[in-house]
Amino acid sequence: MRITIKQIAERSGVSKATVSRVINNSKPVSEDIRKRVLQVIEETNFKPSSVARSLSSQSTKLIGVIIPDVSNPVFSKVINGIEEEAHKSGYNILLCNSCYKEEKELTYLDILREKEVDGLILSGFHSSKALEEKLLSFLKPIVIVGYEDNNYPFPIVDIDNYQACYDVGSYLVSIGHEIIGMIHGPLDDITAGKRRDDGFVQSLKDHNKPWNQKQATQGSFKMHDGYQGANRLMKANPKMTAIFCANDEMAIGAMKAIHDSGKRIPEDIAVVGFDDIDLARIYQPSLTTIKQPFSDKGQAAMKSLIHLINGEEVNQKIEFPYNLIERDSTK
Amino acid sequence: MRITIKQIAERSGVSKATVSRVINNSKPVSEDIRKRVLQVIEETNFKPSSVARSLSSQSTKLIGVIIPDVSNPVFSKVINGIEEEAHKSGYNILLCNSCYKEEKELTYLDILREKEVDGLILSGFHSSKALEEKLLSFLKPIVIVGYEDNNYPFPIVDIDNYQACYDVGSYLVSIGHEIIGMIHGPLDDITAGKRRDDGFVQSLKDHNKPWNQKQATQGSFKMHDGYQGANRLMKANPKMTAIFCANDEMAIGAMKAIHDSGKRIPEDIAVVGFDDIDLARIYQPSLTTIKQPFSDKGQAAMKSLIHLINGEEVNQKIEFPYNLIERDSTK
DNA sequence: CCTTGCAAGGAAACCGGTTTCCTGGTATGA
DNA sequence: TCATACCAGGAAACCGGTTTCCTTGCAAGG
Repeated sequence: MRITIKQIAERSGVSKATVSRVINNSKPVSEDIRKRVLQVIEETNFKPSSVARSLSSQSTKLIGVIIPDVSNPVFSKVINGIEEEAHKSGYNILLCNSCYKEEKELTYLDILREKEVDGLILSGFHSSKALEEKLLSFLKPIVIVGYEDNNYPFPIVDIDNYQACYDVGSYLVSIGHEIIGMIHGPLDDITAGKRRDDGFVQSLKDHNKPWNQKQATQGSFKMHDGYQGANRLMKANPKMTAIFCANDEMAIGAMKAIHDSGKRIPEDIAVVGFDDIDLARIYQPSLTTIKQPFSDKGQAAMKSLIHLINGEEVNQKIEFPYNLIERDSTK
Repeated sequence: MRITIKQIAERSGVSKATVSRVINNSKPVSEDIRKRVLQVIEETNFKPSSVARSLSSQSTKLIGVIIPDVSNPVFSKVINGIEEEAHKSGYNILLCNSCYKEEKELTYLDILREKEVDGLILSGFHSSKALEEKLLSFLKPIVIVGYEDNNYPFPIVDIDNYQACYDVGSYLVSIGHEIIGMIHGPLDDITAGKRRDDGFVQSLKDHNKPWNQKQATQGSFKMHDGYQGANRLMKANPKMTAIFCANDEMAIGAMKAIHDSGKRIPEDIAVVGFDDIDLARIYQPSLTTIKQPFSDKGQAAMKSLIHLINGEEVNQKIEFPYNLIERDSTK
């Protein structure tokens, strides 16, 4: 049986109220009583139930975090940042893995509302009417990580995906490429698919490089999509000398396809990825890519969320810097 | 303001008790009243507070999961399995990232006790006196994933690390290696360091292959440790033709070192890893390694935990099969 | 026709804390 | 010396559910 504040009160010969005051320092208590109570707490190894505490204080110190997949480094690193910041401030993380399924996202939103989390961080989700409705009626602060294309009234933490991809275009042109293909992500959902596409295409146009629909193909951010996408692009564009992929996984897949087709990287075809996951550095050839500060993004999101919970104002948009990391896949 | 069961009761013209019965189907309620109540719940979008519910039911449907680092695939895959199984049964995960710090493990144990989680899963932790004490007085069911070397009275889910490493030794001998080095993990803590070492060494001895202290070196499971370890081993054992690393990350580091020293893999030195993380398959050369079913381990741990929570008996040890995956780093 | 049994639903206690409100005792000022 | 202010500490209400226990109304049986 759990030890309760009532038992502590009895053993110390005081009231529940006094014990509560000692624990929380919420009202002065005479020194000898305080000592006596602390002694009993120590002896009994008493820990106040935060369930009971939450009920009366109306705050659970719980943060819901909804992501598609913890084992994807893009998201687990965000979680690292969230956890670090949350722990500092006494918040805990309720982890919700949606497995990229909209249904599970929706279920988790209901669960988190029942659990009365103090706030919510979302990263990577399907932007649907049903989801929007649930978010708008969630009644607790919400922060979004890495998803610019929306009109939600929630603060967003991200890099400038458009500009980053624009820079990739400029970079590839600057090192002499003329015909460049792109494997983009799904344009309708999850982490800035469309803005990456737009920035890159605009860049090529601004540099007066050819852009044709057959230079683009779509994948779902998986290695396999990159493999198949690269094969399609090579077939459709014999003179293509570079491929930009909307994330590193697809870029690795593309490199495999290029290698398998007997071409050299970067001499025949250069490749650029996006995210800078560990693999980008380790793979051979190492991958030129855009480095994002995932953990910092998580940390910033959590900081903003805490401010919101405390009723303070925060910036509606927090933009982090990115870097183009030049590696062997382009030089 | 949150909608409460009291408001639902008033709006439906019944008592709180009746509303509770409708929600939980805990006692028969006449059809017309049930309909009326459900209608009001629907209209108001009412969700019962699980904080209040937990207080009276003495069950939070929360599971604490303590791991060192979510962004390490070895642990995030275990979490995937845990989450999948937990979600099915209506449990949620409180994620605790210990950052490999004992202090944080201990703090989290206190927090989880206050939060009144229904159970606890641990994977990768420091086995200290203080931790043991807290675990033994935790009062809620506990399951451990991937740590054989302990005397805790908690069920353990793992593969047979000893036998797996024994098999690696036999395999390397069978393909003709005579002098084989090993980069092992810390022998005192976290995920089966010692048993991997023991199994491998015993295997070499049983096959009458030389084993000398200079054939072994230690790392902390990081790529960098593998790099340095391989360099030490190559210097100390000029005739060594294979290296076994206690995990894949160190194996990748070792391969880098071998490559940098101008030697070929596997012609000059073969390498075997342990875990089969994604990188093992993707890296070039691809890495021969022991494949562990991380997600299955997490799932099994969660299943056992639920049984324990329900007061049922479970096996004290659940052992999963492993596979030796032969890839380019040895053939 | 009266008693018994049963089922539906309400009142109130309970879970374990926090907080308000009140009391009684002491110090302060007139 | 008496009225006032202040302080520590207790009793009780409260947070929002669940559950026990009791009441009431109706049907069945003797």
